[in-house]
Amino acid sequence: MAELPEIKKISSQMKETLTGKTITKIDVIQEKCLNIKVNELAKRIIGKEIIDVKNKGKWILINLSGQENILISLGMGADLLYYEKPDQIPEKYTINLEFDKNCGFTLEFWWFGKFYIFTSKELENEPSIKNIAIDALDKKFTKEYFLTLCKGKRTGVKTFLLNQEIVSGIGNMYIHDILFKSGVHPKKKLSEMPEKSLLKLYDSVLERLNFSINKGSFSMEKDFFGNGGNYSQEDFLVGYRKGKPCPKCSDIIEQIKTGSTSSYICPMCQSI
Amino acid sequence: MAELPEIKKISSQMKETLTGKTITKIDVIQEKCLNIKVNELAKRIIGKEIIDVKNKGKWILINLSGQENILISLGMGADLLYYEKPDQIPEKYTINLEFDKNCGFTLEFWWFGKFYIFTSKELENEPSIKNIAIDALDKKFTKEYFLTLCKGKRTGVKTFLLNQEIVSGIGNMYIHDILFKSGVHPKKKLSEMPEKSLLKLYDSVLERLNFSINKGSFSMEKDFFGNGGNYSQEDFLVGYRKGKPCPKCSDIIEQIKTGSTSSYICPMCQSI
DNA sequence: TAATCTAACAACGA
DNA sequence: CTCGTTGTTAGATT
Repeated sequence: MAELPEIKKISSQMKETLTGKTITKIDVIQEKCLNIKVNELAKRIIGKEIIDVKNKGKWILINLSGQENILISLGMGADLLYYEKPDQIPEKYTINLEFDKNCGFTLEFWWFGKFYIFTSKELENEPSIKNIAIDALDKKFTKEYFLTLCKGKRTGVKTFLLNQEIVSGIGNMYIHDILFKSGVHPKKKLSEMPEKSLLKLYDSVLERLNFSINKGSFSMEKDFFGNGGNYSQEDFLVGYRKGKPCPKCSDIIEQIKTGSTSSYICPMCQSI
Repeated sequence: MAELPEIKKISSQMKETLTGKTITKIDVIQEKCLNIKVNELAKRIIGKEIIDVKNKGKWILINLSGQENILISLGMGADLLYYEKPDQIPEKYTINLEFDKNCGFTLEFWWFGKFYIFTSKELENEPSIKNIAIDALDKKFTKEYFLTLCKGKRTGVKTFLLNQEIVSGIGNMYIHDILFKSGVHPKKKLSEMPEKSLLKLYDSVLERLNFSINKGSFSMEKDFFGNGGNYSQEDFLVGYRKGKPCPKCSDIIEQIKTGSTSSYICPMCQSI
């Protein structure tokens, strides 16, 4: 599933490509992903202009003229693809949104994708996103802010970083290397980490996410133009590398259970 | 979508919650999922009491008083949700069935769901379910029985396990890991598998399904009370993990076409 | 990327 | 070689 590097990439491509365009048509093959009836949806968005596209954690938020907003969740994987001309429209799609000048995008959900509409006022209280924290690449996610988030918390560091209401956008793919890079065990309690260690953790979050972004994000995820990134399997440091040597100390990387998720760690570099 | 772990969970929740309740009203938005006209359906079920709820393969079978039966197929994904009070009724639904005391359930289909009614006599010869085999978690699904099922079959192992007339309840979600765990390629012919390999396959079927059941079934699938289970996306071994390493040998997991469906395999562990 | 049915065709075995 | 059985594939379904 897409984490911050993938979501930031696709939402910024959408912003660049779609801003200023006017919605002329919507075609919905499967209504279950909507929050309202398709004809009401059409009435509310046709003729509206794209003002802005951004991400809210792992959600994509499209702001339209007339105080309307589209909220998209890619669920367990989805293709969100731009087309320049009608003859590029894929054969299969769940939703097709057309703009003036015949371009548009299709959205093909396979599992649990969502395409919601809310007025700007409704959006303020929408449960899906109202408690999502700022994301790890937000300017406001500073060292100082991070330290205040940590203050008084006794939970394990992995649970903490994956909690979307504390900081959003990190998932169980990039977390392994973030923890490895800062030399901390996933089950280490925040309360037992000295400030120096927390600051190193903060740096690792930004470093690992930006490393992927600079590589164009994960290779298996398609962007708005159908391309994968250049962050490949070999770019993981310890993530998914059970049995291989640690890149720092050459000890053997282990896969351990951490609650309901798995974690990949170097047992030498990440003692608890 | 719902396979045995999800179906067993929701049908047992329905049995526990609904037994003894009397149907007072039915509201059908999409008539295509019915086998008879909605007004005839209403005539036949209103006033009837829920006697029992169980699964028949992936189907849910509700036995009513007066020798009537409701047969539900969740198709390719559906929400089947209980509500305690009318103000909890979701905005969008395909069917709403109300009981005395104002509770009820709604059903919303994604693709190809069915809501059929049959008398107990009709049910005996109903093509939809009359040839469905016992399910993979049935006590009678023993090692010995499995070997007799395999005998003389020439088809590919994936086709075989997904054939609901041979053994029911397995679908295209858990199959990936069942085949991986037993080290067999989805296109491997049954006739080319030694008995030892078939026994390993049998064990993998039970192990993977019970693993999910013990975790409360798949997290993205809602149960009768709207809750997901704890079997998350990372609990898949190779399923849906294209591009990630095999948990056994670290080779890269591939997505391949197998007939009209996709399969996720480790090319090293699952040679043909 | 999730399910099932059917029709037409292909392959196999006696 | 022919026939009946079994297996495969593509298309449709809402």
